[in-house]
Order: sequence, then C-alpha cells, then structure tokens
Amino acid sequence: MANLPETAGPLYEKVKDYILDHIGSGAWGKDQRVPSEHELVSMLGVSRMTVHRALRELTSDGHLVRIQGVGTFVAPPKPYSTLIEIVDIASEIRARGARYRADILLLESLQPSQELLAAFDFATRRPVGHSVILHHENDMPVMIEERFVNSDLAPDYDKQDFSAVTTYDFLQKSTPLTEVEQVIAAITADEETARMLALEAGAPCLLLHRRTWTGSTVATVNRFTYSSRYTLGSRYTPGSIR
Amino acid sequence: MANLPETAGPLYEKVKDYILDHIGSGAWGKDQRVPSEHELVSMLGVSRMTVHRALRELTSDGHLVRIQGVGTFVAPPKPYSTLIEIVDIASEIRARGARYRADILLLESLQPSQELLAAFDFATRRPVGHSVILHHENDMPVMIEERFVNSDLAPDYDKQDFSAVTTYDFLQKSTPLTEVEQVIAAITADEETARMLALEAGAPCLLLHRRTWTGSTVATVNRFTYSSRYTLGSRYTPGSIR
DNA sequence: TGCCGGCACATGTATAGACATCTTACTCGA
DNA sequence: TCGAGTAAGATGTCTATACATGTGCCGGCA
Repeated sequence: MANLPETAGPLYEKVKDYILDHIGSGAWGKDQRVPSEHELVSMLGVSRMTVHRALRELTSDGHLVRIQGVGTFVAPPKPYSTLIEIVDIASEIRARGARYRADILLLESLQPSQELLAAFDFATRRPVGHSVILHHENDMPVMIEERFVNSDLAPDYDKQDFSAVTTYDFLQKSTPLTEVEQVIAAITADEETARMLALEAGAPCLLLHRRTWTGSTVATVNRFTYSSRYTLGSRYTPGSIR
Repeated sequence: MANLPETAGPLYEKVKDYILDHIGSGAWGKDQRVPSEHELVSMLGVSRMTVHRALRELTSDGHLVRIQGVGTFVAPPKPYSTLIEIVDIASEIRARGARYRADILLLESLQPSQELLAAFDFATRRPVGHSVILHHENDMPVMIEERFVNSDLAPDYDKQDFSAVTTYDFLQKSTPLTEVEQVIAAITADEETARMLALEAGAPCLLLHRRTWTGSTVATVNRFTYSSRYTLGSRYTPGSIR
C-alpha cells in the first residue's frame, strides 16, 4: 500500500497532496490518466468517498478533468485567470480631473492583422468593422485602441454606432455584455506605436487584449497600448469582511 | 416539511437553491443566521451529508460563512470593486494545474530603495522588514516579490510571520485587510531582474506596485515583476452573480 | 466571587454500502 | 458483416452512522 504524507490535517488533503505530487512528477504516464477511484482506494487504504472528495476538489481547482464513465485525467494547462476590471480609459482620465479627447484615425472595413487573427480565432469570422482611435489626456497621447466587430453580430450595425468613442459606450449600444476575457502583457513599442504615443522606439508599453462576448458572439477585439508614463490605478476596499 | 424545488438535478443543488432563495428574500432574520445542519435535515428530509455538501459549496462560493461550533451565517455583502483583484500568484499558478515554488532570497531589515521611498511615501516611516521572494512555475522563474513592513504596524512581528510565502497568507496573519491600492506599469528589465527571471536585459516586464492598509497603517509594499512570456488574464461573467 | 469542568450543540471528517448514470467493449444473433 | 443487447467499469449521488473538533453556557466548588 502506498504511503500518504504524514502531515497533520484531514485525510482528503493528504490524498490531494499525494495526487498532486504524482501529477508533478509525471508518474502517471503520457496519457495523463489518473488511477480510478477504486484503484486509489486499494492503493491508499481510505474510503471511496474520501478519494472522491479529493478528486472533486482537485477538479474544481483545475488540476484534473473527470469524465463520467471514462476516467480521470490530468488537466491541460490553462491561461491565468486573475480578474482585471474592464478598462474604461475615458472615465479613468476624467476621474483624474484631466481633459480627455479621442481622435478616430481610421474607420472602415478592414482585415485585422495576421497576428490578431491567430491570437483571437477570427479566422472563420469576417470582421465587418475596424477602427483605430487615439486617446489623449491633456492633449498628450495616452492609448491606441483598435476595435473589430464580427460579422455575426447584429446586422443592423452602422458607422454611427461603430464610432462610439469609448469601448464601454460601444458595448452598451450592442447586446448585453455577458463575458469578457482580458490579457495584459508588456511589450516594447514598435516604430509606429512609438510615433503615435510620442515615445522612443523600444520603450516599454502595456498591451491589453480583450475579447467580449455578447450573447454567444465574439463582438470586439481591443488592443490598448499604455505609455509607461501612465499607469492603471486600482483601489479595493473590502470593508465588512469578518 | 418544506418543499424543495422540483427542478431536475442532484439533491444538493436543490438544497443550494432553496438556501439561496431564502438568503435572497431575507427570510432568516437580521442576524443572518442560517438554520443548523440538523434543522435543515428535519426541514428538508434529506441526509445530513447532503445538507453539509450544499452548505460547504455555498461557503466556498462566498454566499455563507461557517464557524465550527457556532453556526452558519449569510456572508456580508461585498463591495463592488472597480479594481484589479489582489494578485495571489500562488493560487494563480496552482489553479492552472502547475507546480508552484517560492524561494526566499533575502529576509532582513533593510531600507527600501530611494525610488520606492519616493513612490510610496515611506520617507517618514521606517520599515522594519524587507523580504525578496522569487516565485516559480514548474521551476521557471515567474515573479520577483519585494515586501516591506512598516514600523508602525503591530510590534509583535517576528521573522516567522514575515517569511509567509504568499502575500495573501502574510496579510491574513496581520490585522484585517481594509484597503489596497495597486498600480500596474510596463518597464524594461534591468540586469539583475533579467538574470533572476531568465530574460535578456532590456526585455519588457510588468511591474505591479501595491500598497495595503491594515487598519490605518501602511503595511506592505510589494513589487511584482512578470516576464513578458507570462500574462495576467481575466474573465468576467456578470451572469453568474446572483 | 471567580474559575473551571462538563454538557449541549454546532460544524468537520471518515466510513460502508447502495444505487444512478455514462461510456466502452464485447458477444451473439440476424 | 453489421447491429442490438449486455456486461464491465468508471464517475456521480445519497444515506446512515460514527467519531472528531470547536464554542458557549451553566452550575458547582474553592
């Protein structure tokens, strides 16, 4: 019989640790199959409910995938999931008491770049609109926003709607917001980005990719670029947590 | 005997719905006490394990608070936060099913750099502790964390507390968390940062400054550095909020 | 008066057993 | 050869029971 860790605490936690250790060491083969509940019961000498609870919690933690009638498998790696609030740059800037302005540089039907096509699964969806907007704070450029709209969105879209300056306004005009996925990263500014944001080429920038689903449809892809001179602030006040 | 919803699905889901409905209607009084497991068993005619599972899942969802030996209570409402969620890198990495490790590189009383002093108003507060922690995902360096503790914090701080590996654990050990302010920016890695994170010097990195107030005191300053190979993603689903 | 032991009651964990549901693979018959 | 039926085995749920652990109260004793 295999040995569980001798640390203190509930049995199911020891079973979880035992399984995590074996996931990490790759001991369960390249098909990533975890022993069945019955096998684990025999191996570890605990009841099936205890094994089941350990497996269930590891599943909800994202370590495992379970398929009824088939078995338990090590879960494939997933993207990060920390919440970052939807960025509304106009509100941000106004809240600082500064003057805000947005210039629409480009507004037409265009194909997004190959890079964005690959990154955001637009290959099978023809975008109907593309806008590039430059946002200013006190007449200093702050952010470039690129926005795409999918062809399977409501067909009554016109350029009037599409030119809504802030993404938040834009989303309000479309179907109700249901889901947002954002990815934030650091990049170095290429020549055009540097020119538009009044930076030197190679300066560090923030990049914010966003996908928004309204209903079941991908509606927009936004690319934000923040100059390193500007920051996104946040303030969190839990208040009444016991 | 009270009636459970007649919808399909597992019993414990019906029990969860039953409890959520009563939370929503405020039926359980202003002290927000939920009936005990034993009472729910009598009321609903299901086994205690089923009631227990429903209560446990509602607790981990944040709807309830349970105190062993005391009882179960409706969780106080949480504030609507416009901000970046507190980053708990260890939970992040574990949620991806990856292996997490943290190495404490330095743990002693030091002055923060002049840059941090200026940025975070430490000039008038002498820090009592300083730690540098390197976080790994699957043995690849992911983040450098620097943590300072202020001298006007509770004086009974010792190195044991201070070496708590994750910031979340650290904050749990101190006074209750009341307010957090975060700033995110893009930087280029200096030589030492690049070496520690296995990057080339000058590579773009994310920088995350955080100030935390516990009570009325500044408690910590954390500097996070994410390699550009890693990203912070976010997924926001308003539909799931009851 | 004050303290402390014990009891009642709350949640937390663990087990054994039963049945339900789902998938896969195999067998047997048309 | 194909297809329906079935058996095996996997996870999912539910119950009854027992014991562990933590909290608060109350009553008796010093």
